[in-house]
Amino acid sequence: MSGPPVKMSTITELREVDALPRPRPTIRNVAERAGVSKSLVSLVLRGSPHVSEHRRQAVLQAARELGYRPNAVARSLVEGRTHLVGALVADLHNPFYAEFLDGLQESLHGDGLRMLIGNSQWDPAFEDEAVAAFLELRVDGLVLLGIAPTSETLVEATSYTPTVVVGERDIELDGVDIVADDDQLGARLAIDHLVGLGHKRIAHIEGPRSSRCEGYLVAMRRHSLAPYIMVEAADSSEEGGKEAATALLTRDPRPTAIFAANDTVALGVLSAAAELGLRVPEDLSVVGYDNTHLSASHHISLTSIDQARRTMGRSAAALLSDRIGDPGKVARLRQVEPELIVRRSTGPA
Amino acid sequence: MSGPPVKMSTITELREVDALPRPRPTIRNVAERAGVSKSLVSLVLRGSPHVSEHRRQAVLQAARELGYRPNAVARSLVEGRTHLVGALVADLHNPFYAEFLDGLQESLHGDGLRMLIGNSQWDPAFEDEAVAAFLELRVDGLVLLGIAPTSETLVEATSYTPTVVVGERDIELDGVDIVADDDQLGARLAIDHLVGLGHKRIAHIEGPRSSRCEGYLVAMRRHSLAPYIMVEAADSSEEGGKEAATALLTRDPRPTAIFAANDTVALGVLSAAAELGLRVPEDLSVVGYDNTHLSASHHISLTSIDQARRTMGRSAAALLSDRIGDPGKVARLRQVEPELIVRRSTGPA
DNA sequence: GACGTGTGATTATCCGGTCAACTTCCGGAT
DNA sequence: ATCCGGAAGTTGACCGGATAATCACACGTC
Repeated sequence: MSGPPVKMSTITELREVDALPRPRPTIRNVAERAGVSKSLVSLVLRGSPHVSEHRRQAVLQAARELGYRPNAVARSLVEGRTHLVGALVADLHNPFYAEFLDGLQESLHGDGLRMLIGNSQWDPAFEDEAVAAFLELRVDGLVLLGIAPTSETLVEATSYTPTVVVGERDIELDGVDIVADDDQLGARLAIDHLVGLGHKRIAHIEGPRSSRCEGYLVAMRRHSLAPYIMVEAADSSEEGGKEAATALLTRDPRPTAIFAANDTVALGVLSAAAELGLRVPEDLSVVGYDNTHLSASHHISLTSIDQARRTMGRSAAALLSDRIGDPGKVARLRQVEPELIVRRSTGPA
Repeated sequence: MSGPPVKMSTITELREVDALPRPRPTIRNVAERAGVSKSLVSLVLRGSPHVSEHRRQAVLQAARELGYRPNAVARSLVEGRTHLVGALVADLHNPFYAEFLDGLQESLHGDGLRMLIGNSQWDPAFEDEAVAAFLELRVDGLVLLGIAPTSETLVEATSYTPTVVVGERDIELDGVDIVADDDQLGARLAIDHLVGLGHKRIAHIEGPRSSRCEGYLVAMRRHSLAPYIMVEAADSSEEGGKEAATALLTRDPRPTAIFAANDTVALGVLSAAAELGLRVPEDLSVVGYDNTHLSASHHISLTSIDQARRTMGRSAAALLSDRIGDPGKVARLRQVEPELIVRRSTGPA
């Protein structure tokens, strides 16, 4: 019944149950118990001022005694708003998203909005399905993380529901706000740091985000280091990073520093360096990007660029609340400043 | 308006918007356009067999043309079911939860249920609030991850809504199922592995989960290694692990293997070993628990116990669907078998 | 004593669906 | 000719709340 068969395991019955779950009390039950009309209950619960203290207390007490909880489904139906925001994430394992969501939730909460998380597992079919679910739930807003609204379903979604896209910057849709890390600035921070340490032969391993590479090129030129520019492309894996780094480090003269497109690739650089007998940071400085959990570990201690993920979450919340309040606003792009985190993988040239 | 002020960043206006979001079409609009009653639209959409092909096509076409999407809010209200399951997570950063959720979602999906994720950030106030939100949304089921239902709100929740608790095993509530890793078995796998490599002086660093320590004790005795039992307690941090390991490794004779309560603690053990000039695995074998992302990295490569997180997620889904179908079932405890992942931190004694 | 006036409470609708009950129509058995 | 049964559609009640419109009533006011 539920997915593929699970490896068998122990099942123990804990104890008998007698009472079936009771049905939830409704506003009507509260009204009866308090001896008033259901409208009055509604008024009390919504804090209307035109209710006598006497009745107010009676209603509140009845509600308390019954364990009444308002039915958000019914309320949403009549209000035409759910106060729900759907956040669609490509991959929950990525710590970037986890922290972003923390920031998002924190701020949404302040605006009386609730966050639902959907998880697409990088599968476009799941994306569409999750968004369809959000739309049917009539969420008030949508946040897309690592997902570009290209499919028909997604485009439709953005046209009916206020939407903020995070990470993907090449979106051209009416009324869709964008929050992104300022990749170029991040690359510049990395290069400035290395140049400050006296490095000149600074190579770059290019990943999927081309703006990081651009940032590298711009920064190198600004420091008049154009002759030392070295770029090698790699796919975003440790293996890819290792290959690219090996290629770079066997050149003559070899670079004294490598700025990798992201931390995973940087790990590959570290492996390559170890294999070639190069010490980090004495013989080679390495800078990553994303400041993942891994880079923070004592055993790796990788200098990296941190993407102010919480801040991005808060920005997304602000943009979204704003747009929910007034749809039909001009679409905005907010670039958030990243930060350099210096660790033990970088040192003087 | 949204949370604390955000560090400033670039805002760019992308382009003008003309069309305001239109209101969503309702079933009535579809009915009008197709020239039928709204009931018939409902019947078509729900796949009733008693509809002529002619009308069915007319309805489907009208729905398509209008971009109609059924309103789940309205449907839930009348059905008295939302087909929603709320998963409350203490911490999204923990990869355990992320992978568990993958398994959970996968299986729930097969049962026509949708997963909502709430995030309590380890704060009991947030827990209550998130659960309250789930209850008001009238979710059909609840999954609590790393959260024991002790507060009043949570107990109330379990009495109205089918609930599965994950990780915490000491729950005594009617009708609440439990899914947990079989810690004792996991400990046994670790010890068996080490004994198989010829180790005798196997120490344990105890963490918050006492059953892992029990498993260690039982396994050691089973191998008639009771005289070699050494246990040191530590809090669940790299620092704590380092201290405990240092204490163990400066004993004489020192242990040749350490089984740590979890991977974070095991990292501390590695640090301590490095500081004491002990090579891993030549001089010391180390086993962790949880098989976190870190332990898998080439740079660390820690032998660890993997908690079959996806499987646990699937189990939770199965238990929950089951209980949704028939509340008032006997409460069940499902212990899932963990697995040993051998890496480079263990070797012959 | 007739007439506003304002306060506290109720009544009646509505939200967008589902579904039971009812109507209509048609072919076939009696 | 009458009745029955089933298929195809429609009507209308209902889910649990919010809210506009209405109402009952006590309190001044002239």
